Amino acid sequence: MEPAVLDAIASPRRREILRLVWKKELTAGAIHQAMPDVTFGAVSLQLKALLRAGVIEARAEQRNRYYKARRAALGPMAAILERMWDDALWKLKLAAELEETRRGPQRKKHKH
Amino acid sequence: MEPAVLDAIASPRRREILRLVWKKELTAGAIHQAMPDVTFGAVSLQLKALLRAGVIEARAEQRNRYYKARRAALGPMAAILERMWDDALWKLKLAAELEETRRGPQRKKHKH
DNA sequence: CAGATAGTTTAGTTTAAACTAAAGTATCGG
DNA sequence: CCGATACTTTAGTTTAAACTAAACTATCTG
Repeated sequence: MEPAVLDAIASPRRREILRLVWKKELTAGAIHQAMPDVTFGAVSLQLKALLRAGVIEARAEQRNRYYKARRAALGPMAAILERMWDDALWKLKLAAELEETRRGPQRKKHKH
Repeated sequence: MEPAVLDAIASPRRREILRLVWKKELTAGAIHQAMPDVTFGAVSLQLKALLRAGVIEARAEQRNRYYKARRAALGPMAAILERMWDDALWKLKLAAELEETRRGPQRKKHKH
């Protein structure tokens, strides 16, 4: 496992993308449709970041670009992520986390 | 493993602190001495973040505060971190990463 | 109790990550 | 070759993380 993997999975957004392409490959457009709160450009940049880290790979076919996880590159981290996603408790927490991000991440911490 | 663990280990600085208190407990001061490029306050804030995430614990003794890793809270992540730190290649990469942070993290990415 | 030591907290600043809008590239269908 | 589709890239903005300086709390020492 490369050091860059930890950086790649540090962001909830990138973890969500990774989850989407975990077992089936998806086009950039399909990934974007699954996260309608951000622009296509933003998704594309995160895909680029994931590619740089080596945790996903891309395949061009006609006008589309298909992305899928490179589970081998994640090494033992793959099992941790899978357990996270399968765990019901995790599912709830992830949902809350994403909901919060959508509505206003600025109220997340800090009371000052 | 709690979701907060991934956030906690996302930062190289926090990973370094975690490594320092991995097998022996250290005072806040000793941890700060090991990272002379930042202020004591900055270290204290990161310790607080690690505490909130539950990955370290603190013990007060006289004027000192002793910190140590809560390896159990890290679950399978503990093994990954240990392998990282034992791996010679990782050691080199970590050194480069820290060196870069010390000298000027602003030149890390982006070419524009 | 005064001063020193050990650490935390606060308020404000700097840096970096994530994002948007818009321009750019490539491929296809007519 | 034109317009549509699918996506990437760029330039600039917003948001959040990390940091600093300084004030603060607590404990010990004479």
